[in-house]
Amino acid sequence: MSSENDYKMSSLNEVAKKAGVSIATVSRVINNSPKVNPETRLKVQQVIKDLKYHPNRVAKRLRNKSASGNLIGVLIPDIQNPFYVEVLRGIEDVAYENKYALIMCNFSQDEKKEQLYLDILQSESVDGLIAAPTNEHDQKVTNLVKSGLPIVCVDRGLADVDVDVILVENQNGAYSAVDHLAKAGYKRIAYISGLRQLPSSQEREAGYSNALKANGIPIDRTLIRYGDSRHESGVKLCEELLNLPSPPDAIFAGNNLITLGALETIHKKGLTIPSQIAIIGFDDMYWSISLNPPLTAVKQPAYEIGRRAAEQLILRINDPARPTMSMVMKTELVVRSSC
Amino acid sequence: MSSENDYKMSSLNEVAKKAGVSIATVSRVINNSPKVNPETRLKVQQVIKDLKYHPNRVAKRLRNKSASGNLIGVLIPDIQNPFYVEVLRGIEDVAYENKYALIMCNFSQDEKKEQLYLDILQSESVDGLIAAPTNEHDQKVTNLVKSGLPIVCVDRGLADVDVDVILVENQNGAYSAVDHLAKAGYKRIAYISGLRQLPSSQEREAGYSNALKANGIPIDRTLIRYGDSRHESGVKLCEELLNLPSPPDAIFAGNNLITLGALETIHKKGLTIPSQIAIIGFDDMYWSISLNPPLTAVKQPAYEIGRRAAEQLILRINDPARPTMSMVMKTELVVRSSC
DNA sequence: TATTGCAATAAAAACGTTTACATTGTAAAT
DNA sequence: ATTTACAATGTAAACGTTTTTATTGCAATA
Repeated sequence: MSSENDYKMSSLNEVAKKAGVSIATVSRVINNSPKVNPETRLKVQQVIKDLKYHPNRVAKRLRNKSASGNLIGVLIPDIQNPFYVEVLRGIEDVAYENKYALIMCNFSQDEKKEQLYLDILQSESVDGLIAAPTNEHDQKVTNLVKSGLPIVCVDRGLADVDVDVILVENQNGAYSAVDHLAKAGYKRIAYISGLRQLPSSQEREAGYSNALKANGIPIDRTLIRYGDSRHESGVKLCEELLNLPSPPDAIFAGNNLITLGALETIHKKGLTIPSQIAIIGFDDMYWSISLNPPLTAVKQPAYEIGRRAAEQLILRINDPARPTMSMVMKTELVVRSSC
Repeated sequence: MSSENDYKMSSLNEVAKKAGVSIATVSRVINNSPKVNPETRLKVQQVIKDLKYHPNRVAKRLRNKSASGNLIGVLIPDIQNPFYVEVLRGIEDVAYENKYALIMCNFSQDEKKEQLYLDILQSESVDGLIAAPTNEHDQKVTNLVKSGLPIVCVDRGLADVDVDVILVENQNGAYSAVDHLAKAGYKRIAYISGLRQLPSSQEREAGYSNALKANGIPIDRTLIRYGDSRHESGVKLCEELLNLPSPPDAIFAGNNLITLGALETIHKKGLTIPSQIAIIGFDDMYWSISLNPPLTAVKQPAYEIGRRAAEQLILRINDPARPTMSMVMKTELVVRSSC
């Protein structure tokens, strides 16, 4: 009976009534307004405790139109990708430290879903948004930036508008991987790309091409395959490559999931790594060491990217006029046994 | 100039003014109330399109106190665990199909964080909640259930209250794994458990013990280790086991992350699987086949669990009085090469 | 013709906040 | 003794909805 009521939300009004003051005063106490008698403050605080009062965030947001609603939106392309999970963890830690809640939307590379979620986020009056746009000209996110909503882009930037963005050195990262393969003596190095329209895919391809050139290896376009950044795509494209009349002797995989897909195909074919085929993945996972064989990979500081993005977003929410910033994080080649 | 305005949210009021009707009428049009003149309806709908009006979900929730706010909360213990990521995907798909948005909270097995997030979810007036409580007597979630908020528990139930719950056959799953090891001739089979207070950990231990008994293997309690369900814990406890005077010849790992941790340790020690030590994991991953060696594992239908949970939650939101239900999903032993 | 009934719409209250503005009471200054 | 100033508090409007209740006009009935 009493325990039932424990969780019935009490409002400012009830607190005010019980404390014998007006709701304005209670509000002032809650928001630490200086203009309130210390004695009154104490009394009100006691009642707040007694009633287990928690402010209603919905009412707060409605009133304050995205000021101090303490809610940020996150729009990620694929929650199955461990990279984004790590990014999410970084975001979440910072959000928690700053008492922000997260509303997470996973649009699975589906533009219709992306649009729906952006509408929802907007109509939820989020204070800000961390997003990985589908491409550089993503109109949906671009419009949102133009509307003045604080936004930080991760992993993928926006071309038509000034916006904070946290990126990684995709080109350098890819270069170091492919260069490593070339220096190890591999001649027919394939590249399995994610979605071709993504800036990151293009940059990685550039790094790949440059490394080949620098090592005097001619570029064979049959060895470049474009997929959709997902596991299945890695499985299929790797299969295509291995069935080629003259198959590659090494593979550079464009992301996490592609790498896992490619590995699956290689194992199904019974090939041994790296003697029959070498592989390097873009994006490391903490369990890469437990793969067969331990995977050589380009490591992105995913968790750190998430943290930085969230920190920057909070800065921007608090000061919308501050100059925009673009941050490029370094990658690192982690050499294990797959090449 | 004009593009700036494209995304300025327009309200019911503006639509009403432009259409020359009252806001009540506009609201009726939006909610498909039958009591509105077809002619008026058409006119209003046109204005809605022109103004790109989107209803404000915050106002809606404030007014309707968790009716049709179309927002559900998800409280998960560890987003790094691929199992929960899969569950989340299932939830998300169903939510999307039903036009619900998700507010996702990851409490990282931290009870303080759990409490904070529950408070937030409540004060966000979510329509319902999908949660994996920290233990059977989780007061925080229990209270919330008592308060009448629609809740579905996944992976872990609640003892003191009647609540919908989606579980897996932990005991049978564990039994099948350990029985498989025993039948293969292994004698010293260790169990690395997750958090001991979790019902799932206990059930899996029971399955482990029963399988040993059934195969005439005495239970050696030094071979049972309790950790915290995380990767590091798998690394450390596996190390302890391998350093034992008479180490195990097989390991049954209590979850995903523990398995990966254990694999890491085994590889670091340079032991070969399964000749020197066998391992079976609880919980399969789609890339388990790419591990070294391809992992034998007990597969939980994680995605399906998420789907069922979300479906059940929506049913309950729409009919809070319906009888509660408890659903137990089957597991499946996927035999590969690690034992 | 005066009443009734009904369809279509408008008006207004409510949800729980924040805040600009108005009202008190009291002490200092004239 | 009256004004002034200021601190403390209260009042009320606003945020954008939904919904209950009230109003209108018009056709059908007595």
